[in-house]
Amino acid sequence: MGEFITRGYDATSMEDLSRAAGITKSSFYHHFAGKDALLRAALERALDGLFAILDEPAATTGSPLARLRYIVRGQVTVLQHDLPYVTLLLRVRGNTESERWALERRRAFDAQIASLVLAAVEAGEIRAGVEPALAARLLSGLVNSIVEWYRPGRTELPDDVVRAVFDGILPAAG
Amino acid sequence: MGEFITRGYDATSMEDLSRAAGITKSSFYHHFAGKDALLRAALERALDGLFAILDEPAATTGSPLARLRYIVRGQVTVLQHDLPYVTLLLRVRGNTESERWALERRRAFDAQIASLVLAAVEAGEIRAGVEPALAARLLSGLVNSIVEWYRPGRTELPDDVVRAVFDGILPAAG
DNA sequence: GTCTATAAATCGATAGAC
DNA sequence: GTCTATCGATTTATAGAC
Repeated sequence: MGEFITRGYDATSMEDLSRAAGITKSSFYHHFAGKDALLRAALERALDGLFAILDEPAATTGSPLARLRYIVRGQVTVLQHDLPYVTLLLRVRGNTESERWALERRRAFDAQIASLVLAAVEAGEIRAGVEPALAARLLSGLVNSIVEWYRPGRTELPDDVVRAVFDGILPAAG
Repeated sequence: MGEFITRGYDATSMEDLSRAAGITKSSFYHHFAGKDALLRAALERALDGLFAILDEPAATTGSPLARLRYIVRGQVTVLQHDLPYVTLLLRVRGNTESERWALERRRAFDAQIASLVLAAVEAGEIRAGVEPALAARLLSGLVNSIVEWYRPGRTELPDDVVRAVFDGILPAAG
């Protein structure tokens, strides 16, 4: 799994994976159906974690802004907890059926965020400094980019990210 | 080139590239030294474009905040102009010597941004709502994430991004 | 459950005719 | 410059002994 992250899915061979597991390639095939099955399981785990946030009570009740803050915070938490799986999800290009399935579900998740951003703007809770659809994309991009550098132990990260998103990454002093 | 973007570098074969060019694989090798040479040239182009921003007068004179705003704006402009090259750069994992070279130069670029963020905070020009090093990472992540969805034609994007970064992606209303 | 051996396909790259 | 043909290595995956 960690092999997929460091080298990339396509550049990682079953030989690489089995060696990392300390067994031969044949033995490795005894435990896992194949390369795509491994990928599929990892993508499912990441997507299940993300969609679970949307079903929580705090994500379905209250003002659009409060729900949005809760979801962003939860998104960072899932990213922390399932880092390798979410990382893999965010790097999928759509080369196989499993990858295309994951891309579609990811798009559905992002669309829910985008519609919530729009609702918060229309409710007058946040300012529309930039187009709501653009704001939603930049928001998702900022959150997702965390997988590129996060290492376990930074417990205050979710709150910091929420602050950066809603108060400004680099707000003017004064 | 576009093949590397849609399928990923590792999942794209020389056969794929030559077919896209309308010639056989052998003929393709007559024009290009090999797969790594293609990657290397693309990465160089992306990095040259990014580092060129740092050498411009507006990026080396004036207050840290003004320089930072100029660089962020320029970064988005380079990303728009050299989209496939920058996209490739941001997806490199470090599997070959060329990739490791590119990763190192990218880190040097990000480090310059980070030190400028720190200078702006210490000069009292921006607030330190979050740790400056974290703010710099989120800033780079937000900007880089644009390659995931940008399509030509959105000329006002650099200004919008600067606004989102310095005024807040989703600032509170009022 | 682990191994050796190997199949069948594909990979990056080259030889050499035209 | 383009082609057919092919090399040698590597790929995913399987067969079958222990």
